[in-house]
Amino acid sequence: MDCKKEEALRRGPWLEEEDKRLVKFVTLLGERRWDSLARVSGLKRSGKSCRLRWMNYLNPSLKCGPLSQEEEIIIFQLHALWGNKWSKIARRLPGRTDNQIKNYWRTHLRKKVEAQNYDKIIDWRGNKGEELLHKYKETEIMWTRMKTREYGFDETVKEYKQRNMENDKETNGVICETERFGVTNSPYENRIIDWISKSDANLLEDHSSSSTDNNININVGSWWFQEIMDFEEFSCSLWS
DNA sequence: AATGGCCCCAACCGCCGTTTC
DNA sequence: AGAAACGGCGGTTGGGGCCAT
Repeated sequence: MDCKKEEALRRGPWLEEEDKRLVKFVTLLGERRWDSLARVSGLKRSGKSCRLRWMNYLNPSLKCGPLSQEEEIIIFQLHALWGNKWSKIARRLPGRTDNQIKNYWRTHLRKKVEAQNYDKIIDWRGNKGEELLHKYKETEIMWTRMKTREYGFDETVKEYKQRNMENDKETNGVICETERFGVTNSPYENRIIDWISKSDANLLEDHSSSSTDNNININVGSWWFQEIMDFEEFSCSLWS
């Protein structure tokens, strides 16, 4: 009996056809009742497997591309604060998954942490830090809205484009289509990338003169980071 | 060209808290 | 109220790709 059951369920890498089918049924039925969805869809996968595939790969609100230095710093800080609370950290990085952050930590950041202590300092005080905090908050609000049921994804992207056209000609058009879904880079990513490129190019280096190319120094007690912490209550509904 | 080691990340596993019936 | 189903989370694994030898 169990053997039959196991035989019936596929494992391992997902095929393109399976992905398409999963997307179709999630669109139809929503992101819930994964076991039922798996059964109804005819996918020979467990509900858990379907959920994982959607959450970590197919969900159109996920960001593609490598983590930015800014995101890396946030991961550093939050990990110092919360430890291996990957999903909690992921909620602070819209468009990134817990799995993604966990993998990134294990393969990139852990070594850096092992190589040095957290008490080395990037000093974010001054206008640059303030600007960063502002951008962080702004984009987070945006993503909170994107995840809110009352806004359709497409509609919100339009809104985002319009915002950019009005507010910042240079950030307009940073929309990048993915192959499958016609999705954008997240506003968060685009804005941070844009901001970094437009800001003093050496901001990070300036404030971490003691760091090497391979090591980023972090001040866990940065004032702006504390503000982000205070801001948590307000933005905790990011994914809800 | 072959191969061994390493890195990266998608996918799985097992546990536990929450929801549903 | 309690059992079963479901969903979320953190840890682990396996395989593909890259690179040095």
